[in-house]
Amino acid sequence: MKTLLISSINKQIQLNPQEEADAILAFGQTLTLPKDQLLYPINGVCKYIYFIEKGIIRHSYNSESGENITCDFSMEGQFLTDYGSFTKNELSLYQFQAMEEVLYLKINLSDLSKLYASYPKIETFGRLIAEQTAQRITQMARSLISEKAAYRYERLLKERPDLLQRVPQKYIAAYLGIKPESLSRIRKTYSN
Amino acid sequence: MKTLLISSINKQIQLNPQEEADAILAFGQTLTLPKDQLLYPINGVCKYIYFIEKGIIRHSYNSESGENITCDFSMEGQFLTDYGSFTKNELSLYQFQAMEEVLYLKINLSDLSKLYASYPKIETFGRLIAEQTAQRITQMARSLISEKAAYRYERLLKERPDLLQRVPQKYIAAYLGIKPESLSRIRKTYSN
DNA sequence: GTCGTTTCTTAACAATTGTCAACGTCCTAT
DNA sequence: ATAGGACGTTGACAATTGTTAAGAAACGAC
Repeated sequence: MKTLLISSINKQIQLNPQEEADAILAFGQTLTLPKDQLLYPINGVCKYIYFIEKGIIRHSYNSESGENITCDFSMEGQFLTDYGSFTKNELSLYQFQAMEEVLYLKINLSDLSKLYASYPKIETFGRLIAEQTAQRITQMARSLISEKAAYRYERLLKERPDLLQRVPQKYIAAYLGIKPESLSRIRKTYSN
Repeated sequence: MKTLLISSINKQIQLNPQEEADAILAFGQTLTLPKDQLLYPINGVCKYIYFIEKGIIRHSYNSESGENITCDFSMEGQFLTDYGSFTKNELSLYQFQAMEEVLYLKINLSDLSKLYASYPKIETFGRLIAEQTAQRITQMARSLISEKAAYRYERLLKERPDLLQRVPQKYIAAYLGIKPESLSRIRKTYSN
């Protein structure tokens, strides 16, 4: 019942009923991704922009040394795509894995382009989402570049306490830029 | 002579002469920022999107411990803003400093909004810029989260060798997430 | 040019994080 | 219920980076 999508969009722009209806139709119907499954296969193209209605998605990539590194989490109310792969139809370097069963909507490039062309307001919305994404990741990079792991963990505890309940700690560790053993050490220190 | 701006825009969308003229007028005339000066004062609002025609701009912010941390560099042909401050008219947490004399153009939110409203193509362009920014910073965060400083330096040498010639090493070090002394060590190892 | 300042390098030592190995716990399939 | 596997914790040691201090080199103002 795409109320979350509609309200997310309406927070940023004023939809009128006609545009609203189109947006909903273009996103299609709600899909389900079982726990641990990927949104699309490894070495596939990210053909959609996704909107998460429920659940948590883990973003990861394979480092040159072969490790799978968790670099972000997205949850209900957020949009999600690999812009590089989506816009240029190239192979995606990222994987998106459900940490819990995920309910989501998706829209492909051709449908989205039509929406953008028909409804300038929706393109404005697309721009705002990209701008906010850029802003969010800038803050993340800022944290990684100058803060210690212990401080990043402390801040995660305050700002997204739910994440620690819903995601295995090994993924949290990678997200913080450290190994699971280091996170254990930090947690130990922090509890004394 | 805004040829760089025009060609940058035309790489992504097809401008027609009318739109082109408007884009140029809205960006106003070329301005100069002397070496070491800031684009806007500390604790000011980032009221413009900037386009760099020539020179290098250093992005930095003040960490909680009071250090000024270099987090990015922008150079000729690139757009530049603090999206958070620009779109919401809030105080900017970032500073933009000229590493060399910089020639640039700028456009404020009200003029840009009018452009977006009048020319959907230009809003498309704005969206593309934001998407590419998001992509670029995502890669930067990826590097910071899982690569060692020595490897990041090695890669910078290959991918942006000019940067090392044009920017003091202490800023390069911060950009790599390490202290100047550590960069010296890495350079020493690397030269043997 | 010289002087004074800033930047870069080097070295010793400290703090942080990584690596490896062992162990306990939890979860799940059977 | 039990066995196997994944996950989290701990400890010893290694590698990396930070901190401090000192000196060398580069740069600007005069």
